[in-house]
Amino acid sequence: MKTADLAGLPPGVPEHLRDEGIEELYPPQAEAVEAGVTAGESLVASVPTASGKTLVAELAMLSAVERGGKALYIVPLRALASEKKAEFERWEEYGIDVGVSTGNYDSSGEWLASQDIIVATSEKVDSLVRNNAPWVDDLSCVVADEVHLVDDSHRGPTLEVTLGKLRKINPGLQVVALSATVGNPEDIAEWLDAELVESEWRPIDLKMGVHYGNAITFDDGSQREVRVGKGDRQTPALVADILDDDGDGEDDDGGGSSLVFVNSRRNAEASAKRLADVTEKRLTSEERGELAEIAQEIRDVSDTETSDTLANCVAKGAAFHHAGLAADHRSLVEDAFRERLIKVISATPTLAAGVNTPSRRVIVRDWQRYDGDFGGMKPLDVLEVHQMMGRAGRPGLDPYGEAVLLAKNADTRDELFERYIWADAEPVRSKLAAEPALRTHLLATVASGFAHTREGLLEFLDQTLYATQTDEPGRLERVTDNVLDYLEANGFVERDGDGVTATSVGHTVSRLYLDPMSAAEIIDGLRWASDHREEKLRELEGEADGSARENRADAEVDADAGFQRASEMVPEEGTDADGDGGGDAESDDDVEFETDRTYPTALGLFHLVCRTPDMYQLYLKSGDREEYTELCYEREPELLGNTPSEYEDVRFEEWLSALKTARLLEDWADEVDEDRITERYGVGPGDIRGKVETAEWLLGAAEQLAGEIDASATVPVREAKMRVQYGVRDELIDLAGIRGVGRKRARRLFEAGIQTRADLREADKSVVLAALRGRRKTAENVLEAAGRKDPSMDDVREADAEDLPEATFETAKDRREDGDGEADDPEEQASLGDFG
DNA sequence: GAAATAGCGATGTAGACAGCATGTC
DNA sequence: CTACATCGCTATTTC
Repeated sequence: MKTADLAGLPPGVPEHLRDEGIEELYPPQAEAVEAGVTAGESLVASVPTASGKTLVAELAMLSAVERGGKALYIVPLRALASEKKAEFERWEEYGIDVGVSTGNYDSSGEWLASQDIIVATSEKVDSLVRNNAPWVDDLSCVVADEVHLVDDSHRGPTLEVTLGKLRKINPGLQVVALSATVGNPEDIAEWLDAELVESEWRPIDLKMGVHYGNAITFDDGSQREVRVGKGDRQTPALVADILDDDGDGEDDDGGGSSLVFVNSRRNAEASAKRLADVTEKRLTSEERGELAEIAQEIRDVSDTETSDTLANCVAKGAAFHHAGLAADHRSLVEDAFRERLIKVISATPTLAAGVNTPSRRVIVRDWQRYDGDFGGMKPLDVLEVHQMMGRAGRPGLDPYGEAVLLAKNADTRDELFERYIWADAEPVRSKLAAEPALRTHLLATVASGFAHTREGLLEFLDQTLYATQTDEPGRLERVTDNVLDYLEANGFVERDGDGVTATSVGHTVSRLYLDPMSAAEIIDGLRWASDHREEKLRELEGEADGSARENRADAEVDADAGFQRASEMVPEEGTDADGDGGGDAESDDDVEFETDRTYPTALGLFHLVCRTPDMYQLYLKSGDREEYTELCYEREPELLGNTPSEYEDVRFEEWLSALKTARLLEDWADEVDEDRITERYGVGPGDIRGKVETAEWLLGAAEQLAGEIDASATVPVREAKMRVQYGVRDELIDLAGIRGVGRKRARRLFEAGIQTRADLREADKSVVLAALRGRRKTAENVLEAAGRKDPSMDDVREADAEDLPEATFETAKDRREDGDGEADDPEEQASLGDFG
């Protein structure tokens, strides 16, 4: 089918496609059009990755808009939301407006209402539906990307329920579900009342094979010799082989890139280091230069060991990729790989699920992964391996893609062929009938008025994929009753016979997008705090008066390690004597200010949110158990709730891992350097940001819950939230709230005697300039953001900075210690709020 | 005698959505 | 109930 023949699209679109070189639809796309995607028909497309699914979605959305409708594109990851948005923006010249809505990147509701295509994550859509976003009623077309993820036990039910709700709100809704090739696409089609297009077709051929001994055996029977020297590893040999292969006749690209999938972060890093030796030898001097620049950018993202290791690899043309990387690291690596500067990436599954990074050769090195519940190494799902292999073959660059599994012996080779190459992907199974999923979704369904009775809930659930699949009819009803009991017992719903209504707290919980169990934990903790306030305060005061004890037991350890605690950098007495009331750091011995210690403390609140099911906790390594048991007793008065007995193994263990996670947050909010934190907790920079982001969200929710049940805790909660948000001690909260001022600059300003925004408006400009390391543009921006009338630095002499020895000292030290993504340019410091 | 290497036990294990208010594309 | 690669260490061999 010719694109020129497509009917129902906005004028100019077929011509645009032709100009992009798309004159003929791919067979699956043509099938989709025949099935009526451009005429508003619902469709399930179960096709391989990179076979043009996105165009099917675009045709559906553009034709829907042309008919006067509005389209929603649901993605599983935030990173994909921005990728898709960028892709769809090429239609703007034909009058199509594109908007995005995700947790961290949002546009106002009114603005979205005016957009034609909206890209959002499934959770965000769920939340918008819960909160009755007005434009939801106007939708006429919904695309669900990667719909096979309904199989995911954690996030699948959200997609499933959300699609159900959207269809219920708008009975005529066109649903276009894009799926990888799965075992049972007909189930999905039946559930969505949609036509099914099923295809194995791909635009670039994919050869799948297994490497064993000195050759790869492919699924088409062909073989390719790849010799592995004695004592050498298979992976470097395969990477070198394809890098040296320029026999594709297409152009002089000097051979192809590889993606290597491994099963742990550590393996990804170790493998990348080894592969760097392979790639380094094959770089041109031009490439070396460009890679060196990228390596520097990587170092500028974060001053941590992970960052440094990555930069070293990248300089040599290799990289690793996993969730411990900061978002900026990831995109730098992905971009450089697409630009063919980085020749190989060793990655965990992040890359298979994330943004598009095609490669000439994909090597699935590890096909088993440790699984604690399983109790050992578990083979990956066929679907997952297929997703990885599907990354092989760069359109327009490679004659075909190659996906290679590794085997150490002939038996394994045969097993891999059976298990992954000849095998079809598993069927998708709904995970809806599990208590954690239903807890959230039943409450939301009641709260947003989708159902008012138990019967109504069951009726709604009857429309889900789960219902079309189950062969155990009573199960959903049983779990529903358990969940309703739970919700009632915790005061989120009230029941009157068959009727179910959400309480005021229940509405809040649903709106805040909290797992009800998290909300219950937070509410219990806050209530406990207000019941035990006096007693605990006395305990805390007692300790504070008793001795000049160190605030934290490990301070000595830190000192041994040559680490200077943030608190030690704070001048003992404020630089100006008047005391701004902004709250000083808790100094240990005799205090000259009123001892109005806040309660609950930040650590107590961090611990509270860390023990909710919405927080992914750090887990205890060997030796941690002792360390954190001790810490637990020491900080016990701060924890909100009774510490479980040490003999309650599981509960106690969870309590400790929550404490460990809380401590990470406390370190962050005590201005401990990023590299210090990564080292101490064995995490990557991306993990810190992830934890901080989640904590920020949960504390925000806690703040609102506190307002609802017991306002006495709202202030401490808000303060704790702002401390994680900015990564600062309490005295810096005001300064760090200024745009362009993060934890580092706030601390420097504070040390220069500028403690508040008001100070900043009055302060001597040369002092500000010196505190900001002589960066005039930055200083101007900061002053302007602080609301100063005359931010210009033109009249300030550079030499003034030299008059301030303290600040000069700071500059040198900061150069060494900066770990916060500060680049040496005027726009250097991102506000700590905008991760990701 | 220093350095390479083999052997051994301890160790640790993928991923990532969401509120709200604001600022930004 | 289940694994396995890596790391840091020591014992042993090698030049």
